[in-house]
Order: sequence, then structure tokens, then C-alpha cells
Amino acid sequence: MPELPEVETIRQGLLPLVVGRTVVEASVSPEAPRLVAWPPRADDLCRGLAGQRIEGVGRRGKYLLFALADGRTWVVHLRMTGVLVYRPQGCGGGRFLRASFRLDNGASLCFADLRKMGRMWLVDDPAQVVGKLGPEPLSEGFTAADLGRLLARRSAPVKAVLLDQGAIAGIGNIYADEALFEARVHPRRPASSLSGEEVRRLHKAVGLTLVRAMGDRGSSFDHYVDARGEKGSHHLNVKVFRRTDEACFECGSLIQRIKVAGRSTHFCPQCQV
DNA sequence: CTTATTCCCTGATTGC
DNA sequence: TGCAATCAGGGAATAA
Repeated sequence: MPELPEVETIRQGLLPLVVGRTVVEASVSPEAPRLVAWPPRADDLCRGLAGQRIEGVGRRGKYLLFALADGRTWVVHLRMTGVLVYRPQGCGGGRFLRASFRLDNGASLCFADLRKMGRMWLVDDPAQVVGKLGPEPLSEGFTAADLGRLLARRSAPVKAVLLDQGAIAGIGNIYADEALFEARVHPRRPASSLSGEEVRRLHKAVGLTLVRAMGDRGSSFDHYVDARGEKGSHHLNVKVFRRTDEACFECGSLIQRIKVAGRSTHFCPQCQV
């Protein structure tokens, strides 16, 4: 499940490989009829990409944004099992290959996706896709006070707010659990019940958690690989995520798994209150 | 406006 | 051994 640290690792990996390159040919498998969310016809996305030079690779939340020479933006979201890899020799086959984008140096960007939940768009303005996202948690402008204001008007569990992309962009199930452990806050606490001190702790914890994960080039619990097809290593360094019934590194209590906001949630019943 | 629930997808896992 | 049910989870859609 690529979240902010994984998508950012992919972005940084793609940057030196594709910026300045031109897409020669794009193709989308008829087996993936929902992959192209816009334009309505996948063929129009392929035709629109062909001949376009890639001017930059950006990221907003969990979305990758490819700036094209004609001013339009190719937007890619990997959802659960999507993988976007740069292959110098082209994509070849592969059972889960859903789309391929051949570049002017003979290499290809290959989009594989076991569960077919990934989406892509070709739009005039990226805001058409990412316009409703909340602030970037790692931006300078996102302060503890901002987080406090966000949480203050929500009665939902604090974890549900962390997962809400319209509240904060880029946090998914792994890093919500990890940040809440880091902040010593119980995932079921109503968001508005956090004290000022707890809000400051959570703000710091979110940043620390995401930066650490990027330092490990992301977590490869399942399918995630970076732009060159390499796994990350942060799944070896998590404190609670998928550590059910294992000892808390802080206090030795057994990590518990519960459901919060419809998502499996891992926490230490001793450390997190 | 909010929150909760369902659906999409398919391989892996669990239960009988 | 086989087969069905369940689970994983991001985000859109829908319900309340």
C-alpha cells in the first residue's frame, strides 16, 4: 500500500530517469477498463500522452503528477497494489501488466496492478484530481496549530481523521498506526478530545514517522517497489503495524489489533491512552 | 456539514 | 484435497 513515503520514494527515483524524456507510445490493457478515470476513453489518454515530453514529476498526497510539455498533467494513483517501474529494456509481458509507456530512449514506464484498483488521469489542471486534498503533512506550512484546528472540529476517532485525505494528505493505514504509537495516543480517541500537548506530540510524530519511512525508502509489506523495482525496508522497522501479539518495544505488552474506521488497527494497550 | 457503510478487485489464508 | 468464505485496504459513492 503505497502511502506518502512510498510515493515520494518513487517520485525521487523517477525524476532523473524520465524528466526530459518523451513518451513515444502509450497503451492500456483492455483487461483494465477502469484504470483510466479521465478522459472517458482510455485511447484518448494514450493519444494525449504520445509525443509529450515529461517536464517534471511531482507528488501531492499519494498521487504522482507528471507535468507534460503541453501544460497538461498525467496523474497516477497506485491505490493498493499498483506498481510503476522504469524498465530500460521495456515492459515485456507479465500477468498483471495493465499499461505501458514507451519512452524515446527505448525504456518504458510499466504500470502493473494485481487488484486493478489503481487509477490514472490526463487533465488540464491537476486540481481536477487533487484539489480536495488536505495539506501536505511535511510542508513547512503545516503546523501543530493547523493539526489542532483540524482535529478540534471532528468527533470521529483520531485515526479516521489521519486517514481522511481531505483533512491531511498522504497518510494511510501503516503510518496512521505508527504515528499514533509514536505520539502515545489511542487510535479510538475522539479527535476533538486530544489535549494541546497531545496534538503537539501527534504533529511531531506524523513528521517523524513519515521521514523515517522515507529514510528506509518505504515499507514493502506487500507489493510495493520503487521506480527501479527495489523493495523498501521500513516494514522491518515498524513499531506496531502488523505486529499483533508481539511485544511492544517500549513496555513489553502485546500489541493488539482492533477495527477502527473499518480498518485493521494496531496499537499498544499500555503505551497508548 | 458530518460519520458510517458498501463497493471495487483478486491472491492468500482460514475453516469445514 | 477441495472448495467456499473471509480478509487485505484507498478512495468514490451512497446512506443517514
